[in-house]
Formats: sequence, C-alpha cells, structure tokens
Amino acid sequence: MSAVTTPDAAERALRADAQRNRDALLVSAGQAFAEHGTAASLEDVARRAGVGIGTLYRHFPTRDALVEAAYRHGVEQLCDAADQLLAEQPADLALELWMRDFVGYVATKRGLAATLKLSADDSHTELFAYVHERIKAAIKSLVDAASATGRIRSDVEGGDLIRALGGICMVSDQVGWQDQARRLVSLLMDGLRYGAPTPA
Amino acid sequence: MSAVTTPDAAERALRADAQRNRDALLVSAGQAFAEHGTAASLEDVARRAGVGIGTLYRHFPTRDALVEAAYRHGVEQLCDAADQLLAEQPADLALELWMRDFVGYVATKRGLAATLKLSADDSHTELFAYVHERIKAAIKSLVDAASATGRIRSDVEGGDLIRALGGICMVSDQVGWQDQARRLVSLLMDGLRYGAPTPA
DNA sequence: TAACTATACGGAGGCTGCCTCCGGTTGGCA
DNA sequence: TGCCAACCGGAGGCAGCCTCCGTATAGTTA
Repeated sequence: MSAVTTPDAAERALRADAQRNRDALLVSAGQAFAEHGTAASLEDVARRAGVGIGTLYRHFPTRDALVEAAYRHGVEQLCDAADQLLAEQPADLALELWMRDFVGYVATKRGLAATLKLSADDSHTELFAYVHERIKAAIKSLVDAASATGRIRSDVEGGDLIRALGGICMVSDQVGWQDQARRLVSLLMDGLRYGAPTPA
Repeated sequence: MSAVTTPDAAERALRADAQRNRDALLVSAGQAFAEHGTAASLEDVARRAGVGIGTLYRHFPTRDALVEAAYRHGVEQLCDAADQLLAEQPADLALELWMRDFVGYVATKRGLAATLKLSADDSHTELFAYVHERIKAAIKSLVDAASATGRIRSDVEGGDLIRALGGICMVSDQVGWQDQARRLVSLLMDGLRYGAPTPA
C-alpha cells in the first residue's frame, strides 16, 4: 500500500514543481492508456507530460502505480464534474449529461481492471472501495438535486441508476455503441422524468 | 481474418515439423499467458517451446494472433476433455469434473478478452461465436449423457448451466476463490442430482 | 535579498524484448 | 536417391524499461 498514491494528507506537501509534474503525468497517462491500453509506452507518457522519464519513475515507481493513480484521478475528475454540471445546468439535464460522461469513461477503462487484478496485491481492494464510494456520492447528489426540483420522480435511488448504467456499459462491445448508449441513457432519463411532479 | 489460425481445412496441411512446432508454441503460450498475462515475453514463449523466435513469428505474425490461437486451443482442449471424461467416469461425475475444469480455465483467461478487444478487429466476433458453439456442444453432451443414465434430473439444459457457471466464475476475484468455486460447483451438482430418477 | 540545502529534475546507459530478414536445413515427393 | 519448396533459427537494429547520479531550483533562514 504505497502512501504516495493515496490521498492521505498526513505527509508533507509536494514542492510546487513536483505537484505540477505529477498532475501533468496523470493527465497524459490517462490519454495514453485510453489510446493504447495499459501497455502504452511510459516514455511516451513522460514525453507528453513534458518531463523526463526519471521524473515519471520517481512519482510512480511501477507501471501498476501509475495505472492505479491515473484511474483514481479519472474517477475524481468524473465525480467533480457532477458538481460543476449541477451548478451550470438544470438538475435533470445535469444528471443526463453526467450519465453520458460515465458511460464514455467506463468504455475507456476496458482492460484496466484486468491489469490491476493481475498483480495479486490486496491494496487494490481499498482503491475499488474508494472509487465505489465516490461514484455513489456523485450520483446521489445529482439524483437528490433533480428529485428536489421536481424534475424527476422521487422513487429512484442512486444505486438503481448505477446498476442501470452498468447494464448500458455492456453495449460498449458492439460497433456503434456510442449512439446506442446515448439512446439508452435518454430512454432512462425519460423513464425518470415520467411521473415527475413538474414536467420538464 | 487470418486463415492460418482458423480451423479451415481448405489449405494444404502443414509439414510435420511445422505442425509439431506450432503445437508446442500453443502449449507454452498458454502457460506463459496464464502466468504473466497477455504481456508475457514472446521470446520466453519460444524458448519454452524449444524453437527460435523466428519460428514463433512465422506461425503467429502478431502477439494478437498468438493470443487468439492460444485461447482457441485452450477451449478446444477443454471441450475435448468432455468426451474423455465421459469415457472414463460415470456421466454425472464427468459433468461435475468438467465444470470444475471450466471454472479453473476461465480464471486463467482473465484479461484475455480485454487484449482481444483492444484490437478493434471484427475477426474476433467469429472467434467468440466459435468458442460459444464449442462450449455449448460440450456441455450438452455431458448433460445429455448424465440425464440419459438417470443420474441427474432431466429438466435442465446446457444453457442454464453455462449461465450458472458464469455466475460462479465471478467469485474468482476474491481470495480463496478456488475452494469457494469448488463448493459452488458441488452445490450445483447436488441440485442437479436432486430428484433424479436413479439416485447416484 | 543573498546564501543555503532539501527536494526535485532529466537523460545517459545498460538491459531486455520486439520483430525482420536471410543463410542454412530438412521433410516429403518423384 | 536426389531435389526443392517449405521450414528453421538467430543475428541485428530498434524501442521501451528502469536505475543512477550530476545538475537545477523552490522554499527557508539570516
């Protein structure tokens, strides 16, 4: 359980340049892993981030550490986007847009779980628990907001939607899945709006 | 769709030495992929098979081709084992033993689907269809035999068992899953034996 | 603001694995 | 038995992995 990649604030803060480079590495790692899978070249990740390979290895001693950190980072961005969407859009639309983001995000993460599980390291169970919590919290805030404004029915819980989204993500095997997934999310939203107190 | 890796008998047979090397490569690739995932070293695969790296690349021009062929080979072995078990054991025991093999086999194939899907190549749909057919046929022959001898109830179909096994395979995430999977398979068998005309 | 040092940077270098290419070998057929 | 198409194997060039250490700088202290 390497403390470097956990959001454990007990340790001293990184120097400003180190923090900058770390963030840049996470962003470029996310791109590279999405494009080429978790076998992407780490030297390429460093190049994209504009840092040397040594810097990459200081922050993330193993490929696994980088994969895990990039995954965590992506989930955090996805969940933070929920608040931003809520601030900018009507709550029901925010929920719909977020669910689309979610499906798209999961699609890029294909094969990630496989990479993480090959290392028979128990530390990942903590990661999965954390990710699950974050996502549950994000979807709950969206559902509660949409429900409170009367734009969707109030008898639906976040957990239901997670399961429904899980099902939708299954289609990402097939060709043209993006459109199909979008239609399924719309369908789900229509179901949620049906019977809402205030028709949107 | 590379014809080399399909069981299409239309093309001329391989020379004896070529066939021998090809088989050896498939066996060692299966071992290496099970141990290190699909990122295993191909030079190591060639070494284990006792052939040069050039021979490996002639038979399987890409890593993907080897992964696919090794997968297909493993499934064929698994399905052929069904007939052998039937010849050597009472039909209900054969079914139970085969289901254990199945769960064990699936566990080693973790991450394989991910590798295959990263190559956005439609040829794999043919592979998956073929594999599904083979497995369905194998399980059908086992169920039919066990059912015909009156050792299991007759109202169960192969498709039901495939779904049940799929569920059992899900446990392979957790620690100690091997024992758990074995218990679940036994449980499933007890369910199948319950109400059979001839108590085993 | 200048000097100091803990912290961080970056890339050279040694190593391994990837894949191609081609000279040598051999199975199978006439 | 002799021939040759088919096959073998590994050298070699290149790319990626990871370590190590000399250099640079953020942040602190006087």
